[in-house]
Amino acid sequence: MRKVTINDIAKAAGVSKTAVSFAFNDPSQLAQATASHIREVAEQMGYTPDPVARSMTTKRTNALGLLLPQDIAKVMENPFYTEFMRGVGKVCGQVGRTLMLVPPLWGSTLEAIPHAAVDGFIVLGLEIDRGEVQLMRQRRIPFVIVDSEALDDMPSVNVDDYSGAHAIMTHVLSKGHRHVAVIGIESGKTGFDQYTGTLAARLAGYREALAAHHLSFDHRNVQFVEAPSSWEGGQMAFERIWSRECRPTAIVAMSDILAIGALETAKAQQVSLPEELSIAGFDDLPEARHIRPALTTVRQPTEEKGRIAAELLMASLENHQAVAHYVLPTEVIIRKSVVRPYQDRIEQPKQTLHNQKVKITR
Amino acid sequence: MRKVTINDIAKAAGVSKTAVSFAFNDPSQLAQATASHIREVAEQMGYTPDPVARSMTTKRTNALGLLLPQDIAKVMENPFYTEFMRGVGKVCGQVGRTLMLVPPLWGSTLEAIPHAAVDGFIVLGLEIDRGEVQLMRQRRIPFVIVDSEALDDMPSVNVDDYSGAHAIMTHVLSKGHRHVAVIGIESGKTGFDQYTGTLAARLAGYREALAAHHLSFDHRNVQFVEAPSSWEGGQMAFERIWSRECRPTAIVAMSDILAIGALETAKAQQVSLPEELSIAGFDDLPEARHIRPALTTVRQPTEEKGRIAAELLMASLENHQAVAHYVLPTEVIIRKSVVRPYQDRIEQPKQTLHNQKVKITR
DNA sequence: CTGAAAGCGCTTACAG
DNA sequence: CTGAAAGCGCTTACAG
Repeated sequence: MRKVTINDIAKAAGVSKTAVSFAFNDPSQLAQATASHIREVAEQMGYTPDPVARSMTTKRTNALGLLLPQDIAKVMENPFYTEFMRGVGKVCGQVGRTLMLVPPLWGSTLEAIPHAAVDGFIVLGLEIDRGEVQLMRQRRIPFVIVDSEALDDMPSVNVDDYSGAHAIMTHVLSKGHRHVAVIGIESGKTGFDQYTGTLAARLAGYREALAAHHLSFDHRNVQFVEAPSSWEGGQMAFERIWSRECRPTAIVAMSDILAIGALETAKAQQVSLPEELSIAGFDDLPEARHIRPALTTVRQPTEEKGRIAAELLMASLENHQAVAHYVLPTEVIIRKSVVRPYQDRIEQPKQTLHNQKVKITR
Repeated sequence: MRKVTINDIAKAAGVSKTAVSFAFNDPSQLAQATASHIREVAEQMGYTPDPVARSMTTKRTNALGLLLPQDIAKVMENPFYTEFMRGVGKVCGQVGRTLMLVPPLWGSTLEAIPHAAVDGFIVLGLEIDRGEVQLMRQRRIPFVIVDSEALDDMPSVNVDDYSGAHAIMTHVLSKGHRHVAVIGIESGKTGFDQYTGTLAARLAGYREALAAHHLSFDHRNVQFVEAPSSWEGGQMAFERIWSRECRPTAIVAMSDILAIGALETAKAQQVSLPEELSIAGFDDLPEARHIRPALTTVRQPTEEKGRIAAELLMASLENHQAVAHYVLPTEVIIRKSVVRPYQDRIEQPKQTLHNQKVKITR
């Protein structure tokens, strides 16, 4: 019992394949009676056009691809991605498209791209200097770049990482911290001096803010450790930081998930937070509000980022012009995890706070 | 400048299409020199086999479909789904498949199925008595049913919902509660007496536990309200419950996300938890531990469920026999959100606790 | 309003 | 080891 095809229906209904095709795709081309007769026969025989055969001729799959920097399992652990996907999903629903999650295939993003049958890609958080972009161009598959440095001729959405990073580091320093550790997101590259895109922008923000207080990553009071952007990464990073002789009074993490991993590990080790150690993040995940102490961090409009990325992709699917670049704003969110360092408190109990232009929430 | 196809490469390399195809899919069929020559030419011209054309002949898309009961945006909001997807994603990574998220198309799951080019579906939380199953069978597309009543001849994975529900309700009642509200998950059906599958099993568990204390859904002390399984659903349900004249001392929600919505709304309205109102959930989402008071709930192995579902689907893709049915265990997790009712406490301060066989965690 | 035919870009027996 | 040819199941000018 083989699958029923358009030929079977054509025969059974006593019409041509063309007519059957029209009955499904453009009934107005047919007499009412013909169309409904065909649909009846199809219904009865359980026929429905084969999606891949259809894609073959129409050159469209009806699927949007989300090109991921990591395995699906890892991605789904990270609230940043799920929030991003909410935005993408919203658009998918509106335009009636399906979302294909495309992780590296056998460890290679480059492999994954040509194997995925999608109309276009949202490229998320990839270091795009390698062959991916070239490959997608050659294959003529539309894409939009998110959280990476895009060339002028490709649509992109980014966030004002520099300002966000600058502002949060400034906030930390203004509290009086002079021993700080930065947890960087591990990139594929050799070291943090090789950062590009988002990571480079955040790092530059931190660096400038430090410089304003005569500090730098070369300074012995400033520590930099790298870790994969995950809860476990935060844990590892904290442990590395805390095992050093000279412990910092504040940790600034490049992502909330890192900050949260570090914070919870610190708590589990009886470090009293935030008195003994201040921690700041980046992203403002939903959990940042719920954790105790509530996390002081930088908000970026993650869901909106997803929404805009999907809209940009749809736009480039529909007409092949008009390349837009979005840079979305960030905002420091002050909660409870960053306070004046303990030492400082005792010595200078009356020192007035610097006046920061930041929004205060609970 | 059209897309480069296998023909272009064949010509450029001076070989047949067959040879080009082999160079990519089975180089052992070719002389080494031929194969590498072809690959070089392909590389140079930026050729890579078209995935949909390939699917056309191989009858395989390399994508697993996840058939969703709601929009992607809604699904990604619900930690239950993301946890499930972690399990699925793990398997996808191992077998080198892609994951296609397939929400209802224009509101219809039935529409969505034939439009998705996937090798098979994981059908999640659908009321499967409608045409979906029939449709997938006709189209000969493999599937596995999760969280629904499956027929004997289709692979399925479920959880022991009945026991979990029975145990948590028994726990609540054993604390002395006699005024309880149940928040049900809104199904498409008319009322909760129409529940099937997971929902029916949970309801039956609650019902039996109530019966053991001479209570039932007809009893005026037992209230049942339905809401969509989301934070907002929990909020709505709480408001409805709390606006009644006779307020319950405990709420038992059919999912954690409902419980959390209700709990946070109650807190926002200055209801003092858990003294004034006990709340229990179902699922044991990660956030259940973090919320205050920490949520007493039923744990189900959600990620494992996803993993098993994906493995079952892979199995049925690889050989078309062997239908397995999994029923995974549940477990009551006692935290802080269910306590003896206030009233009761004052009147009978010394009453001993019932001895429950349950695991206690923080 | 309807149908015969070409074509989408591959893979895969089959023959040599 | 290599190639000519059929076929996968549709859609879409084109002709009538």
